[in-house]
Amino acid sequence: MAEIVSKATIRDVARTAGVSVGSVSRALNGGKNVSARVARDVAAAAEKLGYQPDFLARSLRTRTTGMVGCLVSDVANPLYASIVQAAEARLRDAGLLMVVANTANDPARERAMVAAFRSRRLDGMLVAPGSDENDRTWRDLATGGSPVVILDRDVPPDEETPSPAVLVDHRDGARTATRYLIGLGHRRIALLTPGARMRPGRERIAGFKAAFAEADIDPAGALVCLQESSMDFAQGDALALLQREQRPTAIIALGTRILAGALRAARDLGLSVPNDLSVIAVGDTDLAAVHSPAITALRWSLEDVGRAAAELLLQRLKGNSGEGQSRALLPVDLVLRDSCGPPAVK
Amino acid sequence: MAEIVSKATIRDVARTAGVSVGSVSRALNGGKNVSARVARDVAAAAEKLGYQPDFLARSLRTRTTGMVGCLVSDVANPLYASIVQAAEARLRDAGLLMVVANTANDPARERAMVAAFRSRRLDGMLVAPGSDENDRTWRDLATGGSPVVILDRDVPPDEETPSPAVLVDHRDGARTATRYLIGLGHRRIALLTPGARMRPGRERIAGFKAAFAEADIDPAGALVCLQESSMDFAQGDALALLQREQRPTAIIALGTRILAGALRAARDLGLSVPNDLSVIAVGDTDLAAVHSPAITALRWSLEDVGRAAAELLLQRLKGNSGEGQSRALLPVDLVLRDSCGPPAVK
DNA sequence: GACTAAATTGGAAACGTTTCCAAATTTGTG
DNA sequence: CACAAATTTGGAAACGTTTCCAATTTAGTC
Repeated sequence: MAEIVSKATIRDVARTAGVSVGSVSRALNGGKNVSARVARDVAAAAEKLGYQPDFLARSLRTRTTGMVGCLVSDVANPLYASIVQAAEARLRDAGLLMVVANTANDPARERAMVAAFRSRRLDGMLVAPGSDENDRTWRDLATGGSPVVILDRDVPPDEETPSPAVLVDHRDGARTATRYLIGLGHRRIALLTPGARMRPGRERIAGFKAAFAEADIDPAGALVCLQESSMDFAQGDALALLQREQRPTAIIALGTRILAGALRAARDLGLSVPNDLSVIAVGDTDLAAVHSPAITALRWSLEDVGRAAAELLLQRLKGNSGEGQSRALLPVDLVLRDSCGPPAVK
Repeated sequence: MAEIVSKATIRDVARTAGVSVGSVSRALNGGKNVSARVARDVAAAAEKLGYQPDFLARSLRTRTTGMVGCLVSDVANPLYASIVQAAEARLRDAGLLMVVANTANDPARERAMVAAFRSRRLDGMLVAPGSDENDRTWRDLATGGSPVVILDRDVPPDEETPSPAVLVDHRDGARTATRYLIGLGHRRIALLTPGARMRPGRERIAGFKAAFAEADIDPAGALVCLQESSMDFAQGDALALLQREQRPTAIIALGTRILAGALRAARDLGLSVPNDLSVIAVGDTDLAAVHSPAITALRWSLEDVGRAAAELLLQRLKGNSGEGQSRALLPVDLVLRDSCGPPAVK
């Protein structure tokens, strides 16, 4: 006696319970306008048949799928993974499923996935576009109809109804970190960050420079090194940087790969941290926490980003399109550890 | 003149093209049994109206959603993140979307998500059950109808039609690592691993013990330390372990958190790696690669796991249920770095 | 108990596709 | 050119729900 693979339809339940399909639907969903007798019989019949409603059919009729999309460049990037994880947790609690897709920063794929989400009629989406200049993606997002929450990107200023967004205060974080280093006596500091095409990089650079400006220090000491996020490349770059005649006495490095590249380069050159070189990590990864010496780091809560994004989206899905916060700005803290000290050379 | 939010239906296209809806469907999909004239007119009409087919309606009719589920304990865990990423990439290339869900190793949630996937009629799923003993999950998976690919877990032996699985040869990896340490002269080695409830842990322990057995060494020197994957806990555990009177001269530690805990404990006790303590990481994380000294590590390709799983699932979805590989066993390599040496004390 | 209002119910029409079937057209063959 | 075969086409029936509407039952009031 094999298990039936849940072929029971609402019509079967109706027949078994001796009521109409409409009544079954009402009994199972709203529970409103249903007599006790019908409710009981329907419940019994559904139980007996092992009835599982078909979300597809329901979605077709109700125009809502109970699924939201999440579009980032790479879920395996720790900086995204925790965001995705936290967002999924919150959305699941609300009964929603999450569809993820990686864009690998390919604009074409980005737009294709937005279209795919739309075509599947997902109820909404969380998106971190790969580039702020990708106009077509932004246009697609704007003209979609379904709610979109932006993850740490600046939405173009000309949007008529700007999407809600969760932003991280990278500018303040970078300024704090730079201030701290300047306070220790550093005058030549390198900021290692991937391109300024996206908000986080732009904001960090702005904060970095602001700290120099407000300290009234020679701004030539603010070395902005743009680079891709590949570890080997970062290492080569960092090597070149640290071999300059006027090498920086401190480095602010993003994430895991670039930080790792910088640390390796320092090690290869025999520079000790923090004596010869101070290091601050942007993003509090396992690597920063566990490295010897432990790396002072800028930390913000990825979980909060994911949670806030999910919350904003849920709010929109509930129809509160106008009211409520539509921008969240999350703080960045400087976690002091053992990788910074006064510069050795004057 | 606002953009129409893609409200055009197949009926609109049919009207515009002056043909029947059936012809439109044929023209847009198969292209088979369609005259050149109709094909041209339909394409033109679809283009003009910006027609986007509704996957929901299509799914309802065709009984296939073009979506697959992915169920792991935590997508933010680097050991899963890359798997998910790679699987998504392969599935997307095949035109499928991926729904992810985290179970947090909660059996109830695990089963709920499997049910949710089923109810949404996802075409198939990739699953890493949280525990091999979770019979009810396994039963749910088996009686589902849609194809399931298991990620690095042993499927119960009593399955009539066992699901395909992607397995990693952790046993061989652990044996190789242990052999290597024994070859260096170590006789007391600790294996730090989370519980043996799941295949990877079980296999590693087996390989670990096998190496001792084949070397004909006192098996009492094989110290298996089960622990949860929390860093702090691991650190405390590692401290206790390294303070025993007969402390191990080498440690094999899983992942990022446990490895980090072990390294910190060693540092706190003033033990230098590799002089006082040899360390092998299980899983080649950023931490292992970048640590000073760089940590010798067991490496397997998470990307291959994800890719192979997606491949297996696609194969099943194409209907090749019988033929073809249904088990993939991926190799584990030992990456030699600077964290191992002969034991100091004899 | 009659009448009105409210609540419940059954039946059918959507939702937007794909696919079946029969009718109509084109193609092929002697 | 007639006839059969093959191809193309339109119309309608699914797919499994929810929801509208009218019909019916129940409750409420004088």
